[in-house]
Amino acid sequence: MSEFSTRILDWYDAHARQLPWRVSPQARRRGVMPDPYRVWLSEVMLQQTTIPHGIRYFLRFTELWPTVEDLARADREDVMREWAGLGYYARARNLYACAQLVSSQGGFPRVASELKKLPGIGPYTAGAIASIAFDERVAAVDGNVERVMTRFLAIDTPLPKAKQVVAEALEPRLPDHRFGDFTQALMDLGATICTPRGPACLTCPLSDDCAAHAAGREEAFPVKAPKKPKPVRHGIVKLIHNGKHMAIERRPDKGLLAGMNGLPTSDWNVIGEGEPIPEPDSTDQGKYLGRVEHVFTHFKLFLDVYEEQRTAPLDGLTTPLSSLGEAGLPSVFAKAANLLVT
DNA sequence: AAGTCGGGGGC
DNA sequence: GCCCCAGACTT
Repeated sequence: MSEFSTRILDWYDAHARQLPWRVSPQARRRGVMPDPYRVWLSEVMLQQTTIPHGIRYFLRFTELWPTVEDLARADREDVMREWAGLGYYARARNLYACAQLVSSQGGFPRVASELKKLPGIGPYTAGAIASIAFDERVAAVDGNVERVMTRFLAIDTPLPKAKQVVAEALEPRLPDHRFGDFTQALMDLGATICTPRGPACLTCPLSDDCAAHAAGREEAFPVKAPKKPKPVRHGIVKLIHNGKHMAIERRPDKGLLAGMNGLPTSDWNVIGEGEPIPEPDSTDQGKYLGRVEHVFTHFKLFLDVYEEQRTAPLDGLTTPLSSLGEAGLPSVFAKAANLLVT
């Protein structure tokens, strides 16, 4: 057993975070194992998502669908609607597809190499599920682990290439048992001690041998490739309603916000550098309600919102104005719809 | 290797 | 404003 893993596991025994899908290190010693379904669901929900945000969705999903069989039997529309607001909607599509596969195969594969073949399960999530739920001897390298290890070893390879370097550095440092605890311990350490800014090296179990700490350069790691500026786009969206219902539409199965409900919208045109954003006016599009700003992963959007009140019945998909919050609208459209209420 | 794909919270 | 967050998938 390496000194490295012993220190981390000892620290974890005293400082493990308590989370709804977890089994404490004490309970694990008594032979209690976590539910693979809950581990999988939490891992997928937390991909690029903070715990305070994801945890609400986890509790809601497990309340609606306590088992993977329940989720597999659910209506796809219900799953997508419940995912609305969590982002990265391909995760929800893959989640549903994965539930169907797992349910038909009688359960989750128990090894990372097989888990990784399932939709929405990549290298990290496969390692996390395999180690946490089945105690396989595998590492799970997420953003926390990247930060801890690049600091500990002063790895100056820029991300994302450093991910492989970290994985290779971690392998010989794995413990000889408690693989699930080890995975969770590294993540807890990264989340609570070895934080992106202002790491708490004073209370870190690794600080004695940490290369970055020795050099006083903790925040210099991990090294990241420079990021590109986000282009700006502009479009308009219409709130078409009759006082009781509002027109919505199903977005295409590919591309941005795929498969989600949306509002009728124009194309979102790129605004060139230094180019002015078109002025809104209430003449032709309806009554101008205001402008909504929303930042996506790779562009920033300004959306002018217009209200068009109709007396004739609405055709196509609609949703009651009284319960817009339950319409399953992604955040950008929820922001726009809110201009009608407020 | 680079692009695509959401959203919220911290500072 | 910029950064980050239990990343995966496509090209």
